[in-house]
Amino acid sequence: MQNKDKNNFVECDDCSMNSVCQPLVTAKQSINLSESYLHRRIATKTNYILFNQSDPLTDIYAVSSGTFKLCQQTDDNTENIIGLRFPGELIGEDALYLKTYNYTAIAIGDSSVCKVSVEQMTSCGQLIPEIQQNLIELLSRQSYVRQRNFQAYIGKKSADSLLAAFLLNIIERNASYTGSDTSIELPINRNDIANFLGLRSETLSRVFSKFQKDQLIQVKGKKIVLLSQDKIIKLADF
Amino acid sequence: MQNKDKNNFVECDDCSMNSVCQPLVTAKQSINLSESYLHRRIATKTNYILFNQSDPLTDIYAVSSGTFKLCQQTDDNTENIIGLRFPGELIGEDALYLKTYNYTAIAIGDSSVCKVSVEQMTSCGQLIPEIQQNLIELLSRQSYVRQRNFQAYIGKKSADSLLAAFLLNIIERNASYTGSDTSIELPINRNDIANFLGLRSETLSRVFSKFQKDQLIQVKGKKIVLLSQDKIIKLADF
DNA sequence: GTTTAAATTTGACATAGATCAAGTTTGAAC
DNA sequence: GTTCAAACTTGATCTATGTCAAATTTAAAC
Repeated sequence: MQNKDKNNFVECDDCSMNSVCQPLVTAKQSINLSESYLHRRIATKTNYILFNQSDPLTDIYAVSSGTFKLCQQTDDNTENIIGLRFPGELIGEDALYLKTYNYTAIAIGDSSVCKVSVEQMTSCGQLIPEIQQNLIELLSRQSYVRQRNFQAYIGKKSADSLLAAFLLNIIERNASYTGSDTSIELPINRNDIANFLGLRSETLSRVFSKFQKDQLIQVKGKKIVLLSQDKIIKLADF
Repeated sequence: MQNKDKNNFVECDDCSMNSVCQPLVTAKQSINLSESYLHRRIATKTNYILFNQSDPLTDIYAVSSGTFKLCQQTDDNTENIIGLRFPGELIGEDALYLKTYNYTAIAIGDSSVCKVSVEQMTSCGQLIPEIQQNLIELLSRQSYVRQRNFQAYIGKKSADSLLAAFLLNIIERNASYTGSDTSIELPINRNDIANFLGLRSETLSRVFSKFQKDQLIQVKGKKIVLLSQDKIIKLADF
C-alpha cells in the first residue's frame, strides 16, 4: 500500500505516458532535442488551467498527482464537467486528431503534471520506431478506457445507479495509485460530481445519505469506503 | 448527394479503416500474406452476430453498409445497448488493448462489413512504417470521436435533451455517407433508441410526438428531417 | 482558539418520467 | 388485397428528482 500523502506522485512506472516519455528521455542522449520536449512534474495550484478549450494542441499531459477536471462552456455560460483525470492518466491526447483542445483542463486542489511536446514526439517517432509502437498501444488502451467510461454512464438515469457507477469508476481508476479497490479520498466536491452526473447537488446529497443509512458506504470527511461492494455493483449495473 | 439505396456501400475513401486497409492491399503484392488477412464487404443479415462479448480478439471490422448495435448483458439477463456503428466506422478496435471483445456486435437490418486480421496487420506493421503511422492517426481520431460521443450524453438527463443530442449525433455521423446534415433514414427502432438513452419507449414516443407538434422535426416512416436545427442544438446543449 | 463563508444536508412541494393499460398504426406473411 | 403480430402512440396514475428555502456542518482565514 502506497503512501497517500498529497505530495506524493504516481510512479513513472504506473504512468500511462511512460511508454512514450521513457524512449524520449533515452533518445535525448543521441538526438538533438530542444529543452522544451519534456517537462516532468510541473506543480499546479487549485484552479490552475493547463489549457483552454479551442487552444491549438501543443503538448500532451499526464497527471502525476492530484486531479484535473475537464470542462466545457455552453452558450448560456454554464460550465459542464465532461471528465476527470487522475494520476497516471492522460490529458489532451484526443486533440492529436483535430490539433485543437476541445475542453478546458483545470486542477482540482494542488496537483502536478508531466508534459510532452507533440512536435518533438512526432519528429522523434520517425527516427525511433519504438515510440510509434508504444504510442499505438497507448492509444488503444485509451480507447478501451474511454469505452468503459462511456458504458459506465450511458443509459443510466436513476441517481442511485449513477452514483454507484461513479464511485466504482473512480475507485477502480485510482486503485493502482491508492492501493485500495474499496476506498478513496474523494478529490472532488459534491457540486462537481453532481454537475458531471447531471444531477442536482441536493439529490446527490440525499443519495449519499441513503447509501450511508443502508450501510452501503461509509463517509468520513473526504474518505469514502465501500462497505458492500456487491450491492453497489448491482446498483450500478441496473 | 449519394444514392441511399440500402444495397449501397460507403466508399472505401470514406471508410475509417481505409488508411490501414489500403497499405495492406498494396503490400499483398510484395509480402506473403495469408488469404484471410482481409475480407471485403461481408454481407450480414438482421441479427447477425460479428462477435460475442468476451470472445478473444481476432479481427477489426469497419461497417460498409447498414448499422450495428453493440450490446452488453447484465446479470439479470437484460440486454443493454452501449453503442451504435454506422458506415465508415470501426468495430472492435478498442479490444486491441485487452485482446478480448467487451461487447457483442449485432447487425440491425441487412448490413455489411470489412474485416482485417489483427495478427496480419500487426506483423505487416513491423515491415511497413506507413501502416503504423496510419494506425496512430486512426486511433487518435477514434479517441476524439469517443470523447465527443461521451460529451454528447454525459450529464444530460431530460428526455428532450437526450433525444436532441441523439438525433444530432447520428445525423452528424452519417452525414458524409447520406450527404445530408439535417435528415436521416432512422436505422434503429424506438425500443433500441430508448434502451440506449436509458428512457422508456413510451417516454421516447411522447418526446417524438412533442418534437413534431412543436415543428422541430418531421417524421415520415423511418425518415427524420430536422426542421429547426438551431432549436434542436439548443435543446441538446442544455 | 474564533469568525465567517462555503459546502452540505434536510424539508416541503412541484414536475418530469416511469409504469400499467389500452388503443392505433405499420408492415410482413399469406 | 387480408390477416396478424410487432411497433408505436396515447391516457391515467404513481414515484423519483428538481426546485426553492432554511438549517447545519465544515474548513479556511484570522
